[in-house]
Amino acid sequence: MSTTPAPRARQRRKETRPQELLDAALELFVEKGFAATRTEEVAKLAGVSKGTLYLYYPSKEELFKAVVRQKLSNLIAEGQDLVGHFDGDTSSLLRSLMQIWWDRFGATPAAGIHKVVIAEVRNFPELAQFYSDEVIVPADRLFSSAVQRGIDRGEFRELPVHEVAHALMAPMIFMALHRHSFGACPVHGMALDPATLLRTQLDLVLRGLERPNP
Amino acid sequence: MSTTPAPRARQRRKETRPQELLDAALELFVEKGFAATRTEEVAKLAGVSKGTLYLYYPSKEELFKAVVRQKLSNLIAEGQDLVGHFDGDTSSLLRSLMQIWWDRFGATPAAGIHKVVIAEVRNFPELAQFYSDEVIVPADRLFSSAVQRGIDRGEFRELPVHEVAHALMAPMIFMALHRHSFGACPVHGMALDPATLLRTQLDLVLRGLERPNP
DNA sequence: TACATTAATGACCGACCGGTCAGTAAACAG
DNA sequence: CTGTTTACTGACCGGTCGGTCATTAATGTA
Repeated sequence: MSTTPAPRARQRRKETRPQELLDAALELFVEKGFAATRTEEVAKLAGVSKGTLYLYYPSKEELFKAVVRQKLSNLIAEGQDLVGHFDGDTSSLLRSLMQIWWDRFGATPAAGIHKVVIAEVRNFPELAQFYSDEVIVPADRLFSSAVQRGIDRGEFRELPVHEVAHALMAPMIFMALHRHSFGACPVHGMALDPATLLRTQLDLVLRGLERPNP
Repeated sequence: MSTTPAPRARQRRKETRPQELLDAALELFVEKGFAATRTEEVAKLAGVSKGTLYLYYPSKEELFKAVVRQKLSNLIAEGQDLVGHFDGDTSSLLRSLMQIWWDRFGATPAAGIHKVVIAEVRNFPELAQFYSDEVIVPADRLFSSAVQRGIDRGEFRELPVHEVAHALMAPMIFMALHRHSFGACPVHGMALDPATLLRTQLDLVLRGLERPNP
């Protein structure tokens, strides 16, 4: 599976441990969820013992937060940059944004984090505020600002901005959620094709956004 | 909270137990998830002891399946009826379908079940096939058949049917998921208004579906 | 009232897991 | 080579939970 050069003996590698633990944690959290992931399993996947994990992260919950910060928060900031500097019509901006978002987030394990949070935030209330501040609010701001740009420039009809942003994103996120749940099970249900959905979704919504008469 | 007439002593009520257990189970599964819900808590909420629960349902997993069957499967059959007998243009059909779906499913605890399944199906593989057969496939068939009707009657453009159905439903389901996760936490994030989202969503997608020239 | 049937109970069992800490050994200094 | 530091280990603790079963009591029958 992994490309470990198979060093057998006990090793001291203080610098690389945190990243290895983060990668292992992401994989297992996405697969099993937060509560169902055992810390010992994360440690094992990272090639250390359970005690070592607690040397680098004070608790399971802080480990999870560290995963969110590293894998999600950075990404959103990049997107906000794109919106700020883009020049061209807003339909193109939204097409770029959606495509980038899918490639860098939807199609990666990072999207699985959202599944975990939705599922378990009620059992771990401290995570709610953290994730809202760190991910949900910034992401909503990102897509809403792009839609607002289209309205301000007279390209789009005047519609409720947040709701349009939601209508744009939700089908893609929802598909990502399913890929991380049913998608990983041997169930013969119709799996949607991401490329087709993205195209259809942009086709539908962008046409719906256009002003009536040119 | 509940309207229990407070009968104190131990009671024998064989007929009413199953429904009371199902209602209690729904509430707790949606709040806490499948794995995190303790069977003793379900029993307590239903006003019986843990042993009694196991008298009526052989395992936690079977209890969950019973909840799904009672709260979801029936609903979908009704919707399929509506599509079969509707007469009028397909835009109106989709508006009715979406409104009914929201009132009877999205706005009720039943929608929370989907959150639970998405989150935990990988840990309980047996549930995957069950839920796919019982809910996902029938629901997809329901909405896809409505979209197909619009295309067949020349009201809609020819677009990939499943993807359009997905684009229609996903924003509503996704909002429902959030209402059952963050919506229950005291987080000051922007909560979308269901009525506004439903209107915007129909406005956007139905316009996107229209044929180009009238 | 005496007895049989069965709905309901809750103490108990075995397995599991987050977090701890006394001990081990790898690196390094002198 | 000796002593010191510290990254690392894993047995252990306290607490949790799904499921069981011997016991209890409500109801039916005569």
